Amino acid sequence: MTEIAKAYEPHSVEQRWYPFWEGQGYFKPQGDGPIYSITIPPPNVTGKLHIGHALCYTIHDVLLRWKRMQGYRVLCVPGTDHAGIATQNVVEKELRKEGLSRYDLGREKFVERVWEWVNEYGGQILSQLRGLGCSFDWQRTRFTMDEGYVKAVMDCFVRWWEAGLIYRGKRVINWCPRCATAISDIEVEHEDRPGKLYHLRYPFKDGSGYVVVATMRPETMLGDTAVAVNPSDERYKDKLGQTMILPLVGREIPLIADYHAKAEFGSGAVKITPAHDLNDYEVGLRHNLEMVVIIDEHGRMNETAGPAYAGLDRFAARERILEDLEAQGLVDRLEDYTVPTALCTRCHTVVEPLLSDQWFVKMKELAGPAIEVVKEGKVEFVPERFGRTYLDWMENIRDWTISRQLWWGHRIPVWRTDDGEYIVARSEAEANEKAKGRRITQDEDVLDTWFSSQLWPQAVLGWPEQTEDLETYYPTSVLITARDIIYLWVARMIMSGLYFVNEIPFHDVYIYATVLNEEGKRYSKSLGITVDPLEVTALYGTDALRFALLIRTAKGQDIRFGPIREKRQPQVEEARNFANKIWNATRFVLMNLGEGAPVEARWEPSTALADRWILAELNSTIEQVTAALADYRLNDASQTLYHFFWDEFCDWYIEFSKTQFAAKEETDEVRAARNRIVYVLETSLRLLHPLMPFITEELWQRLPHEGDSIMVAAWPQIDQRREDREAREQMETLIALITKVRNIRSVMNIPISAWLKVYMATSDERIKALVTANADQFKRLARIAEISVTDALPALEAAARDVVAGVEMAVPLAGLIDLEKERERVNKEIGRKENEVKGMQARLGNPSFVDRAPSEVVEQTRARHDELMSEIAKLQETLKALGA
RNA sequence: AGGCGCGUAGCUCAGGGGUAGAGCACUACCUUGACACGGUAGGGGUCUGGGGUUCAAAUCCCCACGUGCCUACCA
Repeated sequence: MTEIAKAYEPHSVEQRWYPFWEGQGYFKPQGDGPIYSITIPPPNVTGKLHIGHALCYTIHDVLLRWKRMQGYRVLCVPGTDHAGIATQNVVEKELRKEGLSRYDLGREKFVERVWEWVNEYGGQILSQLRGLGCSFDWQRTRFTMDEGYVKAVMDCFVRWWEAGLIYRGKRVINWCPRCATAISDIEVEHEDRPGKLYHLRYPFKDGSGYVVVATMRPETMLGDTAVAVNPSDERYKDKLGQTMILPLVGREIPLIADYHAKAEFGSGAVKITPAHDLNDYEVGLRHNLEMVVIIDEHGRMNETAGPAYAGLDRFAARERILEDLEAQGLVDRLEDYTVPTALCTRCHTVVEPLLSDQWFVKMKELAGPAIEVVKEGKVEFVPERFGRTYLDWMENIRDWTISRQLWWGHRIPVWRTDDGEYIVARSEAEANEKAKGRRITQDEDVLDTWFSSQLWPQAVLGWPEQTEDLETYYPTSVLITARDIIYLWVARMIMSGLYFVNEIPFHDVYIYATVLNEEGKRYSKSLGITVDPLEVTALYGTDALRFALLIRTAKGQDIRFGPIREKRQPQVEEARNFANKIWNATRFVLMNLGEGAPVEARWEPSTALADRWILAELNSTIEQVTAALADYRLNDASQTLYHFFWDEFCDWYIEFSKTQFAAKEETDEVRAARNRIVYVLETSLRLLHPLMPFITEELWQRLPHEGDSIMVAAWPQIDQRREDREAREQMETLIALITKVRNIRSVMNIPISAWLKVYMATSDERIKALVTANADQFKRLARIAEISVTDALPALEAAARDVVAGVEMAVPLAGLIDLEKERERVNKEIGRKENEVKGMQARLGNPSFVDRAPSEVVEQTRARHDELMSEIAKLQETLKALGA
């Protein structure tokens, strides 16, 4: 017999099995079963594993391992995203340490520098995923800027251009002055900040007074080209069309009527700055107003703002302008105000709405079919409610700004000829050809990073080539992702998949739980204090982290997950303890396999109660776990296995059959018992493997088994013939009886060394037979020397008495009994039962309950009531005998 | 402002029309030949509040309060 460590030590085990699996080629599609395929959400190349990733990719691995065991031909393609702004920012930060900016290097050198960085650190997160046990096909690893992928992106752009879906337009877009690029609506976050509402006076040209307008951003007044009031606003009826003189600037601006102005707000008049506000821009379009740009791409006032302000930062300009207006008596009043502020998600700089030239994709046409497939259920969201979230957004979709003023990313494949024509081509050579000798220059901008990732499922399988992989594995089975990128990513993949491959990219979209900190808030990089999954696994092992996360992923509900404190993380500790339990149960079995004929993992038919019971329980565990996994209820699967393994298998089955399978002499009986326990254990390990791959492989290899690895062993099957209601009921009774004896011992402080006698009385022959047949186990587990089962209890002095499952029990306690304590115990028992009876009597006494409730329920209630009443009567006799 | 969640034992959370479950923490006993990362027994909850539907509500519906997320927008 080999020596087995007393406690599970995860680290050496984990290091041993991962290379073995990979070396065996198990991560690649095997066999010719039905297809199960996933393309992972590509983490950013800037990414380091955080706890949310750990959950996301663990879920991937659970499903992959499970399907593989079920005989599917499983493929999972991993990869990374070049992550435009995020990566550029990281490299710029590196440069800053050297006292350089990207402009010092120039575009070409800078991009080279980013590539160096990507080559060095880009794969980091993927190798961290190996540590989590992820069984992905690493040889198919892709990057959103690798050679083939670039082709896909170019192809997409060109085809959309040719279809008229891409256009260039002037728009007020969200501009981050720090990143110096346009950002999309969904890359903007909103925050309420304390600020002021400034009421300013705009004088009429004819000297007939002034109009008061309110603004949160007075510096934009330099770009005003009108003041608007609501058409129905009586106050201004006769002033409409009049001209005002814009203070400080002197420009003449009209008073116009537009629904954008709300009569209830302030004075009802609103200043219009078409070039620096989205709504004002639309008002400007409607009224054909001049669009005056006064702020540049770095957030500074430009030349147009006038010599007094040009070059000033927008916030400094605000102060100066206020002073100047104040000096002219044009500040009506200030008001404290909560200012909704738009911030750049990446760097938290205040976003500046800016009028600029950008590339757009028309979304309406693309959205139509993508709405349909979700409505028809061809693409299914789990949990369902996220489907509604998706539809809400899709039905109100706006055009997508795809150009970014960055250097890192897919350069927009548009060239401009000197005479101003746009040439769109898949490569520079093709563009030159199309230019027919004219000089061309490529657009400076790159594409939004989501423009490339929208193609992910098809592109990683080879699209736009019609590859075998694309043919075989597309559409994929499921997309597992976070809810904050349903719009950014999920929706766009559905649209592009339908457009280019004419087929949905995935059947299911499983939105997994968001991992929150202890206060129930999102972990965010800017706030710091995250849990490092690697620190957790270093402390408790990978399987423990996986299990701790999985048992908490209920129906997309958020998970609260605290940091490690004083080298402890209680949630993972619970899972580690479970791993240790699995380890020790197996260790115990292995220590008792004997020396004779080899033991096998084989169920030997048995009529013994515990055997019938554990087989039935195992069977229903298989059923429940399989159903839970199929339904993405990973917490149910985890909980069911936890309960089965610990409470049923360890606490009762092993305890029950201990003496038998651990016997010294090797009879056929003993060997059969060993086969049975190994069978249950080995099956349990297979059920646990998708959740806890390492420990299960290690133990499985040590147990009698067939095959090379648990990873490719078959998923357990249910067998209806193993259902055994009678065994379950009887076991329940037996457990109740044993527990009652233990309870009496415990409450009466009976030392463990005292082997008692117990009398039981019942008229139920089946219970008599049950106790007799299991007398050995009963005695051992309740520490009883002798059991007597009769029709009626004999007269006993100084005994503790109780009644459970209709069985009267008496435990003689001569010399041990404390009458006071026993009275207390019995009284409490009576109280408990009376409490239950009270509710039942109320119901049974209510005619409408008896009439209207289902007869089963009424009968059940009546039966339970009668049983309780007779039990109470018996306990009251006991009490009397105790001299109460 | 709208949408979507959540509010159950001291803590973290399952459950979900027939008067409540787990883990941790707590109390008592136990180093009994797998495991103290363990065993046995126990204490602890009017399931946020108020209405309604029902024979029956923690569970379904409405309202309120608290809390979180998403979206939109606000001179």
